[in-house]
Amino acid sequence: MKLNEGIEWAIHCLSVLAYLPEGKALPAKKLAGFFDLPEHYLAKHLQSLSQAKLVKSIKGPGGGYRLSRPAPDITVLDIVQAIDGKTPHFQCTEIRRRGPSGVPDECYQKPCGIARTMWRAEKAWRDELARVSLQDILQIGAEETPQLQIEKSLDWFGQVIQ
Amino acid sequence: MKLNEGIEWAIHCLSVLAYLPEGKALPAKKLAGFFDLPEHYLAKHLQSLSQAKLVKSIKGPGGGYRLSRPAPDITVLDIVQAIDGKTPHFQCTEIRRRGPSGVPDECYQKPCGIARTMWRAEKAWRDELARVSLQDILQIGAEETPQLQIEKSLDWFGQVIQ
DNA sequence: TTATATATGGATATGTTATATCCGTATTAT
DNA sequence: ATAATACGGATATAACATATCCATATATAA
Repeated sequence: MKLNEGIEWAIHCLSVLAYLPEGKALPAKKLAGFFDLPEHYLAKHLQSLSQAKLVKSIKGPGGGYRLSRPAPDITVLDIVQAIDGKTPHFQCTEIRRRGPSGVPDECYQKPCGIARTMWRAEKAWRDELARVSLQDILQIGAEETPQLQIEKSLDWFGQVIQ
Repeated sequence: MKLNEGIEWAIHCLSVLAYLPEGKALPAKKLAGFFDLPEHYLAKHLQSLSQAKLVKSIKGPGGGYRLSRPAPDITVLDIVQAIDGKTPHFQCTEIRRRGPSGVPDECYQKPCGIARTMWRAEKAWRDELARVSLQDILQIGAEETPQLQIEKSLDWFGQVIQ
């Protein structure tokens, strides 16, 4: 199993949007340029983020995307679920009901214990992701991003935002 | 993202193998019949379980599979990783290094903070799965399986094991 | 010794999802 | 009006999951 690559893109992109000056927006094309990502496909993911209300989209010249709420109020889980959906990764196909030993559906009162076990682990995963905010991600970046990259990013911002 | 359906099959199949009398083995064909699963594809998964040393395979007539160690010593994580591998679900493609603000590789000292966050969540998931043994799964089954299904299963066992 | 039942590994086919692009339309700033 | 942008639908391609088949090795039993 592999997680959607768009998750990585989305978290990085939201991190960039977090540094936008008040009242500004960044179009998909510019964001794609910043990370050298395929523009149209990134646009799809940005639409998902928009539908999940993590970003606000603004049409027309000068438009683009900006965060719809402050970075401390966006969790990594929010971002992951916006891109990847909320469907559990483990899907119980109820094989316990199949074959010669299966019994009619109404005999089963609870979800299968195996499914419950898998879902409990997924909850632990989600809880861990919900514990980290976009602000936390920014903080880590501020501490660990190479100085040269910070300077280059500031340059880029200066040129892109008028 | 969806988890491999073989995980569900594998946990159920190992649960059945746990009830095998000492010295007996159950061939793939019989296991597939018990759950009405595609025989050849299940065989592939059983091979994975065999390579992971969760089951012992015995060739020839009267052969098949049996657990290679007692149910309390097999965790659900063991089973999941046997089927799905140990590669992390989140794969960092280092997009931080790309685009106009990227800097040379040697400037990055640690893995990206975003990847570390995702991996920490995966660890929470694995820890939760490692906490549950096959014995625990059997226990849940013993408590929750409908009585009629238990009887049918015993019938089936009686016919299949000579 | 022969026939049979089993696992194994490789090759291949098919189906589903992820990745990527393109286009027409709606919206909005200038 | 024009240009820049987001949006949704359609489509193409690539990767991966699902499924089958076959040839081979191995072990049992007659």
